[in-house]
Amino acid sequence: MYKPVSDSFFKEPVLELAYRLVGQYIVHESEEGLIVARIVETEAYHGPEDRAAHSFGNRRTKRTEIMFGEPGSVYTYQMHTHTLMNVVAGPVGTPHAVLLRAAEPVVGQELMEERRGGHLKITDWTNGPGKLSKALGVTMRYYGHNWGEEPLFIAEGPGSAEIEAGPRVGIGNSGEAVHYPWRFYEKDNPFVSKYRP
DNA sequence: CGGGTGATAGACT
DNA sequence: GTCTATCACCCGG
Repeated sequence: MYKPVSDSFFKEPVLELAYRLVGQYIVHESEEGLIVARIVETEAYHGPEDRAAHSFGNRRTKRTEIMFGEPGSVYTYQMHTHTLMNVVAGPVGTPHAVLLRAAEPVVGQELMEERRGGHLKITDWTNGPGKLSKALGVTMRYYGHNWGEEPLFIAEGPGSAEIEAGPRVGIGNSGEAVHYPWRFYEKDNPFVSKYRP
């Protein structure tokens, strides 16, 4: 069955962690049933020097607090109707995080379709951060949870044949960081949210 | 009770 | 494929 990765998995530099997360499984043992999805797209957020991060300049509020905490913590935030999932990276005291942007359904597809309201193409279930959270049934109640513990955890997956890096999407055009290749995604995977050359 | 937080769905070309 | 109107929750005071 699916087993959580060890704590040491999260104790990598944020870019390394973002890269290694691609191809791993997100497992959610929800009340309605088991959900497993293979991550195909992530983005690294490099706390203090990254204008796109909520924690830019070490801005520390109750909301961003968790990013200063233990690697492997779950940072969720609410974006209007959508919840976005992040994995906190270390070390403690540095607000780095990895945003999970897209994944490929593996187990629990009927449940995902139901949660997404049906009538959508399968590639539209999880090919974006908000869609992914909704399909998996992840909400703010997982804020501060640990990605190494049930019922929501990262499990070792089959990996990816080929991972590419590119500039991130959906961030304001401010600062050098915009151009950094801090988005990691599986080459030619239809569940990647979009392809930007 | 006001401010902060970008992605989604669907229409259009 | 591209464009854009619309969307609600959490937090701090």
